Amino acid sequence: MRILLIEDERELAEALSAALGKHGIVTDHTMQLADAVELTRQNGYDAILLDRRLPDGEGLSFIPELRRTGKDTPIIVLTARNEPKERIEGLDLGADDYLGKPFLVEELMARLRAVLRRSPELAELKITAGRMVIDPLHLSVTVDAVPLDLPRRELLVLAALARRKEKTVLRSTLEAAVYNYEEEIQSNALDAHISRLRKRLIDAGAGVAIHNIRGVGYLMKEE
Amino acid sequence: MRILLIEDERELAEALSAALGKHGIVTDHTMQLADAVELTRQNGYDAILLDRRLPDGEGLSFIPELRRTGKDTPIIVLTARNEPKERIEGLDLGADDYLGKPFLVEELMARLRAVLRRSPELAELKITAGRMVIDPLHLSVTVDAVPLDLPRRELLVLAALARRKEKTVLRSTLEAAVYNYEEEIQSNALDAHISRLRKRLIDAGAGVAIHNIRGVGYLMKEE
DNA sequence: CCACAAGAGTTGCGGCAGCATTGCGGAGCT
DNA sequence: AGCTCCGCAATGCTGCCGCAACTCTTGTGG
Repeated sequence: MRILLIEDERELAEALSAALGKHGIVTDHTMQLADAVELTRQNGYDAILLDRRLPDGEGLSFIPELRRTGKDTPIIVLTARNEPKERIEGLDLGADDYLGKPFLVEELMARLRAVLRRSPELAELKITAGRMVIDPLHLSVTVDAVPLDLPRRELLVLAALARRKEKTVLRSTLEAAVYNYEEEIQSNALDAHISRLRKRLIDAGAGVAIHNIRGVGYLMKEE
Repeated sequence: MRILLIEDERELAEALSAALGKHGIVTDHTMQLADAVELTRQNGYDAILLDRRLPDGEGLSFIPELRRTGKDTPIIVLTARNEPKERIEGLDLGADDYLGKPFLVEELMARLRAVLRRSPELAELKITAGRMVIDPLHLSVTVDAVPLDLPRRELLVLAALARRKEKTVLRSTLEAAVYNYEEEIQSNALDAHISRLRKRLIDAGAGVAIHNIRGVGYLMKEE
């Protein structure tokens, strides 16, 4: 799960990013509208959190701009401008939800879940692979209904592979599923995750195997 | 157990909230209809207590509004308008019960229990886990039929975990089960509850264990 | 078919974030 | 007053995970 946060208050952005991270959500952050379109073009987010007052303009203007590129990514507007009239304005422009500041992170999470539930692409609320069932929204994995607890990062790798099982997943795609562009890694951390994950999957009898496609990425196969 | 109280008399609201709290019910409170729909969307209450005379309108109008969103949460109307004709009006609009002010808290509790008993979602009137039987409506726990008395908050944590035994429960879900949105906690109070609860469960030989899922939440397993 | 290089796999280490435990003191109940 | 509950914070502990060293695998060219 990956979202884009468009917000110019650095402190709020960092707090949000940390909080979302604990729910297994990877957050990319930009402070400017100018970058936002570019980012959505490259990355394909599951949702977008949008501030209204931004240094380079009114955030709402981003909504039609995004829709024009054919994307219907859910958008939640976060703003201090919370009069009924302003809410209506935002929703009519195509926002999926509208949340006044200040807000509780838990409220945001709940709304995010609600919005994603409606989104058809993520009807994969449960992913099954081999004997596993993965619930990425609640961060849980079971093997034959027995819960299997995995470290967060390994779980993210697993989910990314299982979501596209039987297909190769680019190495870069996997990295994107686990790290945002601020957390750079300069080692084989991903390989290490894969290695440890494989071991755990065997121990648990998960009924899947992770194959390597040299120079390209990885591939999950059911057995 | 979590309910929403829609009531504009602050004093009554606080008294009720306190009284319900002693019965292990977490109460969210709003004085306005305007917020109520919003709150139900995020929180999924087990029941709603509704006043008729509210600053922004007739409380009853909330009932069809809620039903239209597909929720059939039980609603109890609390009001000074207690003529037979008014009662009928309320019930016909879809309220599950109608209680004239003033009333005894005990009567309210009894009606609440009655209403909840009918609710299919809470057919889990008794939760069993290991050697325990938990009755969240009457706030009791027994181990092999021997009563075990637990502090209120620990009991709430226990019930929340037992209700979803063998599954991970998000940390935030547990917090929501124990605290309403006005009581914020800025410490590891939850961890402390877990710790003390664990000790008591061992002493009592409850036949369950609470495991931690690092960065995610907790998980109750039977032994 | 061998040599070699580059990518992939494995594993121990260490820093650190999140968790567990517990004493303290205020608040509320009897 | 004496009790329990429970939030708070100090302390110690655990395990995640980035890192890097080293080995193993695979593909290529001679």
